[in-house]
Amino acid sequence: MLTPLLKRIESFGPLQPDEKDAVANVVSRVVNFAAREDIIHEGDRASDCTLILEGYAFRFNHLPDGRRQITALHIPGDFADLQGVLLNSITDGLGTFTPCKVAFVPHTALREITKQHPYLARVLWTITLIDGAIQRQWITALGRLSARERVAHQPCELFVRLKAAGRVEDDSCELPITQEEMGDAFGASGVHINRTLQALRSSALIELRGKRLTVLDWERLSNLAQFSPDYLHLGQRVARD
Amino acid sequence: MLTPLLKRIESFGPLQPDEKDAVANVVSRVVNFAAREDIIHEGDRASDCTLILEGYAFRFNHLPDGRRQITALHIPGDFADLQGVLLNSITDGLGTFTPCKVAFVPHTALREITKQHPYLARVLWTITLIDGAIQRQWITALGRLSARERVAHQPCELFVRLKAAGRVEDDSCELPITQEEMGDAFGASGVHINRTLQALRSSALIELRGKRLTVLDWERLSNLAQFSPDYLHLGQRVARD
DNA sequence: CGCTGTCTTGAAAGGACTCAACGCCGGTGG
DNA sequence: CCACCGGCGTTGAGTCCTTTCAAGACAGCG
Repeated sequence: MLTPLLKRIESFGPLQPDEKDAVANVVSRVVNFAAREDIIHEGDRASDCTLILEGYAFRFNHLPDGRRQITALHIPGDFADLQGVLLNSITDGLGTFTPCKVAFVPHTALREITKQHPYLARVLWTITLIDGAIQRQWITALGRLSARERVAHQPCELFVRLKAAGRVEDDSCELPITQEEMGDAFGASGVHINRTLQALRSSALIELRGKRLTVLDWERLSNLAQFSPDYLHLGQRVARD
Repeated sequence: MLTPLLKRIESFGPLQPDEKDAVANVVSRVVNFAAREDIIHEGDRASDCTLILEGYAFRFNHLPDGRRQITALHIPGDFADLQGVLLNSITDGLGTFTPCKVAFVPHTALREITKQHPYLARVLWTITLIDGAIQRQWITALGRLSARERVAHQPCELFVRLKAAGRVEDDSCELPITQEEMGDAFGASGVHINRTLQALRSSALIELRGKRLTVLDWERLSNLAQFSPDYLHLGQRVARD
């Protein structure tokens, strides 16, 4: 089960035979997690990286007093915690929204690969750089957008990412997140998320039925959210020279 | 003038002779910027990385409607925009608070170095990972802390970073930022920053005189801010194996 | 069928923003 | 040397946004 790792890495550009071999030979374990389960606890010293194969996951931070902030949403194909490869301590946790199938790739294996194959090191670094760009956009959204704009923004981002992953059909995608969880992600209370979603629905911007989100008016939605997909760096290639 | 680059990289661990040579041979230009000047504009396609040698700088994002969010503060010794080395487009800008002396290191040189020296690639990747950890903490602060807690949090972070850089004396450090700018950084209006700072001062937590910040009661300040320095990964070393 | 978690709604309180005005200070030019 | 100017910090009042608390409706599941 290493095809996913290979696929993810090759999305940044074709590999040479020896690089391909190296990636293919990385031993990884595939593990299943239930919904609402922690994959990594804050403060853990993990020995493996997590590649999401199936399901929705999220990174989070707890404040000492218990408040929680979700700092990233992860969809299939995402490397969720490359930090551990080089950093001694992990300062945030990783949890699941839905049942998830994840591949654990040992840090030692990734370190070895990057030592032997500079190009592969670049790919992983690039993933981290893109993660950073997305995080800065979240900072901007949290700091400068109103709750209504924020609640519009994150679906925009998720929608584009899912589309790139081929997981959008008829302008609709899965959104298996409770309103309380959205609150933790978008920096608002659950109750306020509820009211805000209602406003977006009654403006005919989105539809939310069961766990499915349908974008009814992309133009007005992305406008309201001041969303532009540049920061996602979709289609980014990694240079060899 | 490449000592700073060498110094920064060696802070993660000693270099081998050939690595040292490689870093030493990187040609970099040193350029001076005035206060409140843009070093990199959003959307630029820069050809060099920026290493801050002297002065305070910040990364920022503008929303289409003009609102601005500051996404990171940079102090001497910081690499401010490693993104450009591998990403095609730069989605945020870099500006100065004070007059700044910066070293521009060509992307091509950094790419070459990382191709030849896997360990150096790791160091740069590590810097990016730490940046990411700091950004996630900002996300948490913006999403879950009240304005008062946030206004306490950022000085905590800055203070610890400056201390690590040897720029704190008698519990006080430079803070050459207007209240309006703090607003853009902490996700609040300038007026509210003013009132909040007054509250912190009248609680005898901090003192703010001219452009100098003095921490009067670290215990209570960091407590209020729910601050813990783990996420800064100070003293992080980079493994060779 | 009953339970539990989630969504929904209302009312009241608190936090943060905007607008506008004023004082202070350093810098500039006369 | 003084008057003026502009940027920054400070204040007040009113409004809007968001939260909290609490209760009820709803739906999925055992």
